[in-house]
Amino acid sequence: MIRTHKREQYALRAMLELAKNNGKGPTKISEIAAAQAIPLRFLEVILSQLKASGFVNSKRGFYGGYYLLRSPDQITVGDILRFLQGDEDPAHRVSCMSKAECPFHCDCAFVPMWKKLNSAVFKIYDGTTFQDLLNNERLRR
Amino acid sequence: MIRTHKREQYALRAMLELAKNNGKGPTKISEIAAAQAIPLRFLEVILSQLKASGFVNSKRGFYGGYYLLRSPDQITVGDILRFLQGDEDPAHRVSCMSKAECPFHCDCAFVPMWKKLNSAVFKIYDGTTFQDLLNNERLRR
DNA sequence: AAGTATCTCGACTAATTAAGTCGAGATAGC
DNA sequence: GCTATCTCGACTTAATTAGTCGAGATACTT
Repeated sequence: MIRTHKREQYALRAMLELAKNNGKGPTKISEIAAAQAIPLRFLEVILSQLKASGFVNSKRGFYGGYYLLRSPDQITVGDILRFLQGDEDPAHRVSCMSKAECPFHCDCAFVPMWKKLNSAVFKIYDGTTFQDLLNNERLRR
Repeated sequence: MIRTHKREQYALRAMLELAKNNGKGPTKISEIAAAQAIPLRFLEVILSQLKASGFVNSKRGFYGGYYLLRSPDQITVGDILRFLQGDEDPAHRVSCMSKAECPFHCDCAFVPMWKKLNSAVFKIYDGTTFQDLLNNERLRR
């Protein structure tokens, strides 16, 4: 119902891992993959895509890897998911609100509900920073 | 991101159509399909599945069709989506919260966020009755 | 300068899920 | 008995997502 794709899960987990290592220099893809149980080759694809988001950067070579460009409390889950979605039209994020999909051109009885849903969901995504997630991990111990 | 499947869309639309005709006797699958632009044969499948939900019933023969078993204000979108999901474990409705999918056995930093999300979304689904949707349609004119 | 560990890039394949179709049977009314 | 409808299960196709691969570029080490 509110299913995120593996791709998104992996991206969020990778970001969390980078947040964990923030300030300690680049983290290798292979380390992230191991720590978060993500298929290495797939993660390569995902991370290199994430570079375009402006939240992470990378470095090649022996001491290479990925690192954050902002502190974890300045990056939200919403930032990442929005970026991955890629669609400039926010309406497309919710069912039936893209003209392509709705046979009634988005003019149907369900629209108000989809709108409410969209804003409720993003209120949560945008209100969750990676620092918050790090804090959750800490509490867990 | 919050994509409902066509199947779910169709189910909701079909229910709305039945709500519209509530009290006027059974509505034929073919009428519903035409009114809501749903592939007929697919809708057959969906409606016959919905019978098991207890919210609709059907009648065969010449004056046959589908009809609601409760008034539209007694059926919510949440009722239908929950039923279609079919999973007894509510956790499964949200990413990463099913043990099968989460490599960390649902014990990771994201869990609190997924929980918040789940309850926010269902608050909206459960708070939307088909009567509400009918009222939306009326407003639209 | 050579070597090696890393990221990079684009194309490719595999796996999974969702969407949709079909034919033959059952039932209700005329 | 005829016809319009729902019923049931299996089947097919289409779409999307997940994952892999090989060859190249770069940065550090010695």
